[in-house]
Parts: sequence; C-alpha cells; structure tokens
Amino acid sequence: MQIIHAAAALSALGHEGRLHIYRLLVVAGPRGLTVGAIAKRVKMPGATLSFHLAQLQHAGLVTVRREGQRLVQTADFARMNALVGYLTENCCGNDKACAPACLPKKRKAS
Amino acid sequence: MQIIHAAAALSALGHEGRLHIYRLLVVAGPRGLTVGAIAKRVKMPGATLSFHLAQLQHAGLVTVRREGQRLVQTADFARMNALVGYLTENCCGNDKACAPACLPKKRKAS
DNA sequence: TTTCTATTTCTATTATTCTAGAAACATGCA
DNA sequence: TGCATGTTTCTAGAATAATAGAAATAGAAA
Repeated sequence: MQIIHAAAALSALGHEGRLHIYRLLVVAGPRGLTVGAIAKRVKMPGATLSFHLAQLQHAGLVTVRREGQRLVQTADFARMNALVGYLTENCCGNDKACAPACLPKKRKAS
Repeated sequence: MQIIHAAAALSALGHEGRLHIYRLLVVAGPRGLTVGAIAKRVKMPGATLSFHLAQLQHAGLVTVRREGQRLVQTADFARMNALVGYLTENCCGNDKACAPACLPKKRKAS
C-alpha cells in the first residue's frame, strides 16, 4: 500500500459521520447494508449520505453492488487490514527488544 | 475510545505530510525524533512542520518532551493500538464463521 | 548580555471539504 | 404506461484546513 492511498483512506475515515457509517459496515460483515438501511441508522439527508458513501468508495474502503432496486454497501476487509498493517509496520524499526512498546498488549485471534 | 477521538486521530493521519511524519516516528520507536531531525527528512518549511506536529499532538498520536534546546517527538503506541482496535472491533458482529473475511491473513506477533 | 540554534506563534491568503435542497435517474410493479 | 421507492447528481453557499513568511520565544553557550 502506498502512502498516498493510505492517506486517502485515513482521510475518508477522519470524519465522524463517515467513520460511523464505516463501522456499521464493518460490524455488518460481507453481507453489507443497503443505503436505505444505513440511512435509517445515521441521521443524515440523502444527498449528504450519498456524498459520504462516495468518499468511502473512492478511498477503496467500501464496495457497492446492486440488488434490484437497492445498492448494497460492503466494507472491503482486505483494504482495512492493509491499512492497519501500513500504520503499524516496521514499528520500532523491527527491533525485537523494543517491540513490547509497539505491539498491542493482547490480541484475540479467530 | 470514543468515535470523536478516533475520527480526530484518523483525520490527523489523513494528510500525506502528517502520515509521513507519523510513520517516521513509529519506525523510530519510543526514543523519538527531534523536530530538527524530522525537518531534515521531510521537505517542509518550519512553520508548516510545526503546524502539522501540533495537529498530531492534538489528536493524541504524538507526545513531546524537551531535551535541552530541542523538542523530541514520540509516537504514542498505546494510542495507535487503540485506534487500530477501534477500527476492527466487532468485525462481522463477532461471528466466528465470518471471521476469516475480517481478520488479516496472517500476523507476525513478537 | 550577546548571540546562536531550535522551534513556535502570528497572520493572511488560498484551497478544500461539507452540507443539503432540488432535480434527475434507476428499478420494480400495477 | 404510469407511479412508487431508492439513490445519485447538480449546485452553491458555509465552514474548515493548509500554507508559509515574518516575528517572537526558549534554551545554551561564549
């Protein structure tokens, strides 16, 4: 992942409204949510919601597919993990002794 | 971590120049870097660099301490991990069957 | 106490992003 | 065809962020 793409994704998430939307999609998982379903959860005029969804899509964080009349939005999990990886990689210059300062205390794996 | 703080941190990182600075600090580890050392690596007028460092500090991502004449900037790793945790938590609503879609392929631990 | 280096604050300008009403477009169904 | 529902595009004003020169402050050292 290149810095310009990471910055674009972080910038997209750096807005409370969009972060809220994105988290709804992360929790929803690969099944995704329709624009209408998101609209019911976030209080926002349609045009504004559409604008923010477009930002998230443009940043590569969210993908869309049409299901009949409605558009289903889905978080792109590969991209999410790439972003998280970008943020934390080479922490402490990969010095093992230093690592405890960088790494999370514990991480529950699947 | 509250959404408003996460959004502030993400927004601070959502600028190519600041992300570059932040990554330098993450790689540098707890020892940190002086403003001058950062200035040498990022091509940016002093006033601009100072502005961006203040943004990172304000977002809680970076802390400062004085060492004589110079100010040493350090990434706040606890905050970094909290942010990463915020972004990924409750992925797929914690459905175990769904988890492979959410979680990174592999993660090298310490 | 003058001077040097390191860094910030002040200030103003320019650039970008956000917001949301109104109109348009897409799909499904009677 | 005509109408309902879902969603986007257009538009333009309001709000916020970025940039960087110049002046100011902080500490060290002569």
